[in-house]
Amino acid sequence: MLDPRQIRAEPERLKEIVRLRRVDPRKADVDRWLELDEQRRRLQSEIDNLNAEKKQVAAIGKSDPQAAREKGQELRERSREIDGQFDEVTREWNAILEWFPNWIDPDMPIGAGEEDNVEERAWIPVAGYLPPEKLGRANDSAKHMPQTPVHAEETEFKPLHHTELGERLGGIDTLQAGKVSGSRFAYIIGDIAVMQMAIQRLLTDELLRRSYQPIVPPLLVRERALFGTSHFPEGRDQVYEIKTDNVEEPLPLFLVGSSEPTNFSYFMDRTLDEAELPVRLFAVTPCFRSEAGSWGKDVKGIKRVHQFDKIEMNAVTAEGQSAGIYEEFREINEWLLQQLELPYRIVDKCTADAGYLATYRQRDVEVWLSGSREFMEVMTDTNATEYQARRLNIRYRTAEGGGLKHAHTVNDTGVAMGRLLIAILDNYQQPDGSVKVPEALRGLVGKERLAPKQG
RNA sequence: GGAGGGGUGGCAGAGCGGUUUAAUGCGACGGUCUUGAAAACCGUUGUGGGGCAACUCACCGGGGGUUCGAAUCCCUCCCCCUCCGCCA
Repeated sequence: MLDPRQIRAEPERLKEIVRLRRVDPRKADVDRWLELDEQRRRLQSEIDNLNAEKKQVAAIGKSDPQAAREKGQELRERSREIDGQFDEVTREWNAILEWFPNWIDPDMPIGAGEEDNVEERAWIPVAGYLPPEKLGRANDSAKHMPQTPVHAEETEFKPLHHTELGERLGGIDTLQAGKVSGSRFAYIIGDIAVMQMAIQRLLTDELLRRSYQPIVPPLLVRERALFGTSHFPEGRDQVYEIKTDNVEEPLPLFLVGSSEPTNFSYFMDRTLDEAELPVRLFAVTPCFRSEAGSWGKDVKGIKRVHQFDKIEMNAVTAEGQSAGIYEEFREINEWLLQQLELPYRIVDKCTADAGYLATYRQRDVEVWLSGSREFMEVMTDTNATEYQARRLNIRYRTAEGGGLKHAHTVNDTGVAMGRLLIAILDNYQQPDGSVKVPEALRGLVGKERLAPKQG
């Protein structure tokens, strides 16, 4: 949500952003909004005047009720009419306001689609960071990434797709899951499940070491939580809505697609002290996504599933702190992938591809699948500045002067489990179909290598 | 699933149809006093909208209604608490 005063001050800049961010201009109609805004303010002052009159009449009524009655009834009629107009105007005013995207970072790359995303950096095990001249836009760095599984003992073999590796190792079963739950579900069993637990442990230990607060949030939430983070109204079809017949209250509940909405909603309608900011949190939760619109895409394996486990990192910050946290999250992302010795790149998302409305700046971290020779998104780091905090009404009292300000929110994927498992299977696969266990996980997994099941 | 009680300013807590929208206490902030502090005393102390401003309007869990007039009466929803039942 934007500050209406700032929209009035800079309508042309907002129009430009609506265009750049590819928001539907019929929904985010700045001119129409300005028109309604003017009407609304006019009606508001009419209401104010009527109320002032009503007060006077009521005061007369104290001593002479009969005299007040007639005038009062007339005023009531008129204010009903104007209230009605005001409500109607406000409804449309709000509906448009909800579709305005956040202001953007002046340094956000301008572009028409993902081909215009800018590569910030790329890293390869042992070799380290690619020199800047090998980075570019779109997939420019791909040709400089390893072309065979990086951790394989030999290079002369045909790498397998993660689905096949997972099946051979007896650790990923999408067939049986299909019977039980339908397409895009999976059972993860045995050693691969242990590997997931080990990844979780690796990262949670690091986050605890950094004094991040763990939180176990509700996963079924009301509409306001999803609206607050701007997953609604845009992404309404991306979440599952629970049928209301068998829930206690008649309000609809939604399964979260990420713990971000529910974590930030922990602070909804609260006023924090500047001294306690930034608050850094992480949650380990399942995530549920309908994947409407991508049915038929990535149907193999566990790359795109309806349910997956994720560690989410969130921060509620003061005004000047969000940019720093945005970098801190990136550092943690890099730390994890370097621990696991997985090649990756970081992409600065351009205006047309920068996620939901709340985005002020956004980057993706993409693992390089050296077996499949493609990048795969595993983390998304987003600075939403005060956009979400306005919707959720999260404020803080400033240290000096005691004024109130909206907090900033920053969110990042700590790790998307399924996809990280894919990355490990792909990059650590061996010619015989076995998969080495990344060094950093060996202690917890208790094995150096996962072997295919016989037969 | 059943029965009952309750939601008022940062907190506690009065008000239950008309002493401008909220008593009183605590806390917080400023001041007096003091070498300093405490105590005492004096003053200030909610949020949001509109306006350059003086100012003005709204808000007593949310929404709707009755009334000249609602924190106060009615309806409805939400939330919290207590007891019974069921349950990992």
